[in-house]
Amino acid sequence: MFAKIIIDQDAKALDKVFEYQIPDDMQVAVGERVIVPFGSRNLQGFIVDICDSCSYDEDKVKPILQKIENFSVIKKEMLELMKYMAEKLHLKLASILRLFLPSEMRTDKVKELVVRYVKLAPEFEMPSARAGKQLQIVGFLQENQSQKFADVSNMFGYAALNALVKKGVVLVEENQELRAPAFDVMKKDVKKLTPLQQRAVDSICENKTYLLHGVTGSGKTEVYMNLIERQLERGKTALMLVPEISLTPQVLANFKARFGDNVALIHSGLSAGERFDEWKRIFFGQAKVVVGARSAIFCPLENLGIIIIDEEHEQSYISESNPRYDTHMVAEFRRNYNDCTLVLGSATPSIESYSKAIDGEFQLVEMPVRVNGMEMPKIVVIDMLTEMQQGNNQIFSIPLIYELRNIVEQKKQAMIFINRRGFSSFQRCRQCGYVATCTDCDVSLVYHRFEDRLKCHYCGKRFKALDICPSCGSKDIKQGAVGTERVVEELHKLFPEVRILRMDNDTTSKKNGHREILNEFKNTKPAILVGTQMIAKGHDFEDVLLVGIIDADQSLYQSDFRSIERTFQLITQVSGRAGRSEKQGRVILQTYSPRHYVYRFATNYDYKGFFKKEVNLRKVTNFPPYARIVRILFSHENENIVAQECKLCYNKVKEIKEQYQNEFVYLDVMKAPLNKIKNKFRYQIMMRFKLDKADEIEKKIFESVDEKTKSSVFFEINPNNLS
DNA sequence: AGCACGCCGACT
DNA sequence: GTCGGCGTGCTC
Repeated sequence: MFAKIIIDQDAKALDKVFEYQIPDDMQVAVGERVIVPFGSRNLQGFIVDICDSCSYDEDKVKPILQKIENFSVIKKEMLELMKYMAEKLHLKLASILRLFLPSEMRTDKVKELVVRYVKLAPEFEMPSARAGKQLQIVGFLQENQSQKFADVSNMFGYAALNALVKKGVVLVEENQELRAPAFDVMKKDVKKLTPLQQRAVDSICENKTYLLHGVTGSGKTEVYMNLIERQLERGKTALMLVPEISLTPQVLANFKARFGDNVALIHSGLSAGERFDEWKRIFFGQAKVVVGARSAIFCPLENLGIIIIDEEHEQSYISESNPRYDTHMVAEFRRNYNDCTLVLGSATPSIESYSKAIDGEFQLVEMPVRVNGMEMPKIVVIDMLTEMQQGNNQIFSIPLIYELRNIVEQKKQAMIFINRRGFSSFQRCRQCGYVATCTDCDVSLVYHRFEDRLKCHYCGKRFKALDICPSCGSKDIKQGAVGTERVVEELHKLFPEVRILRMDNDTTSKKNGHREILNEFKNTKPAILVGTQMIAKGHDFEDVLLVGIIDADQSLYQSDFRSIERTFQLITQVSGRAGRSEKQGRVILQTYSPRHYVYRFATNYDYKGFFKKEVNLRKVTNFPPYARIVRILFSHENENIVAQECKLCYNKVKEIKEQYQNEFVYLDVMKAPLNKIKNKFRYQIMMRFKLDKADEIEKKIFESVDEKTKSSVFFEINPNNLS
C-alpha cells in the first residue's frame, strides 16, 4: 500500500503530493501525521490519500518511518476544504493544512495530545526505605489506581517517578483523550427576548444562509445566543466568529456565563499553550461552542449546527497575509458540508452580501429597531471648509467644542473618533516638500509624538524625527494630518480639568491595555475617549451622549472601490456608540465634503438607500459584486528579477485576455503601491473581469503562472487593501 | 525550505 | 594543492 503525503514545508517546489510506501506492520489512515524520510532528512507529513499502486518510480519510493499520533489530526471535512481552497485560491497545500492546526503541533512537543497514565505494576519490588519520594508515589498509587503521569510528576517530582518507571515498579499507559465529559446546557442570565428578537430567532430555522440586518443596539448578540442554544439542545455544535477587536472581556464573560465549559474561546490574547488546549477541547468534542476571530473558522468542530459571522462586513474577515482567504467562502463551504445554518450579522452589511440577499441567494432577516426603543443618535454634519473660512483653523469645529462643553458640564461622556494613529501622519519640509520615507518599505513614515520618532507602519522600523530637512537643510518642518495624539493634546488645552483617554494601537499594545483603558473610561465622569477604529465596536457606555468624528473624509478618498462603503459603515458603527441608554445621543461629523451622498444616507440611517446608490455605481463601473478583481503580486529582493518575471506573467495573462476580449474590463502591470516592503521589491498585475466566465478565466490565470519563478507569487481575489 | 553537488578564487 | 564561496537542482 502507498500513501500520498504532503510535506509540511511551504516552499513552492515542495507544494505537491509525494508518495510513500506504507510498511506492512503499520496501520495508517487519511489525515494522520507521519514522519517520512525526505532527501537527507526526516520531515513531518500529512497523509491525504491511500492507494494500492503508486505513480512514482517504485524503486525510489521510500517507506513511512513512523506515525506521530494514533489518529487523524486532520478530519475529513478539512481535507476536503484543503482541496477546495487549493483549487479556488491557488494556495500551497501545506500552508492550508497549517491553518487547521495550532502552532504547537508543528514543534516537537506533540506528546501532549496523548495523555500518559501511570499505575503500579501487578508485581513489584518495594523501593528501598531511603527513597522517600518513591515510597510516597507507591503509596499514592496504591490508594489511587491510575493517575495522569503529569499530575504524579508534579506532586512528587519527575525524577522519582521516572526512576520507578525504569525499575518497572510503575507502568506507563498512553491514552488518547477522546471522550467528551457529560455535557449539559447551563442556563444562566437568560434575558427575555423582545418580540423582534424572537421573530428573528424563529425565522432563522433552516439549513440556509441568512443575512441578519439589525441596526446598532438591536440586540443581535442575544439572538445569536438563542440560536446557539437551540443547536445545543439538538445535540449539535456552534461556531461564532467576531472581529478580533470586539473579542472584549465582556463578550467572553457573557458567553462563559451562558454556556459554561461548553464554550472554547480563541483570541489573540491566548498564549500558544492556551490556544493548543482550546484546540484539543474542540478536537475531542469537549467544547460544543466556539467563539473566536477569523482563524476560528478552521476549528475542528464536528457536527456543526450553526455558523455565525458577526459584523460580517468587517475587513478583517479577508485575510491579507498568506495564505490569503476569505472567511465567508470558507464558512459557506462548511455550511454546505455540514448541511447547517449560516448567519451573517451586521448593522451595515457589505454590498456583496446584501446584494446576495436581494437576489434571494441569502435569506434576509431584519431588525430595524433598537432593543430599548431608543431613537438612533442625531448626526449633524459640519462643513469644515466653512469653519475655515470663518477663521477657525482648529481641529475641532465650533459646534463640536460647544457640545463637548455641554457634556463636561453635565458630567457625561464623549467619544472622539479619528481614523489614524500617531501624532500626525507624516513630517514634511515646508521649503522643498521632502517627506521622510522608510528605507525598507518605501512608504511615508508616521510621526509619533510621545517617542518623538518616525515609525514605519508596515515594518515597524523606527527613525529619528526630523529637525533639519535632509534634502535642503531647512528647519521648517511641518506635521501633516491629525492623529489621535494630537487630538488628545488639543483637548487638554480646551478642557484641562477633564480626564482624556486615548485608545489606539499604541496604547493597547501591552496586554490588558484594552481593558484598563475601557475600565478607567467607564468609571470616570466627565471623560472623553479618543480613539481609532477600535472604539467603534461593541462596547456599551450608558453615559456617552456625544460622538465626534474628526475628518470623516479620511476613509473616503482612498484609491479603493470599497472606500465609500467603508465610510458609511464607519459612521454608522461609531454613531451607534452614542445614546445607548435613556437619552438620545448626538453625533458631530466633521468633513470637507459635506455634500457627498454617503453623508446624506448615513445621517438618515438609510442603509437601503445607500445600498441602492452604491450597488448601482458598482454595476455601472464594473466592480464587485458585478465583476471580479484579481491581483497577482510578485515579490523578491532583486528588483530586476521581480520586474522581469512579473512582466513575463503579464504577457501570458494578456493572451488570456485576447481570448476573453468581452469579459475583461481592465488589465495592467505595475509596481505595487508599496514597492518595497522589508527589503523585497513588489510588482503586480491587476485585472478585472465580468462574472459570467469568471471562474473559467481565473482557472486559466492560475495555470498560466510559471511555477518556477524566483519571486514569491501571491494571488488575491477581490482584495480590500491594495498595498 | 534545506542540503548536496559543483565549479572557481585566495590561503596555510 | 585544498578550503570555502554560493549558483543550481532535487527531494517520493
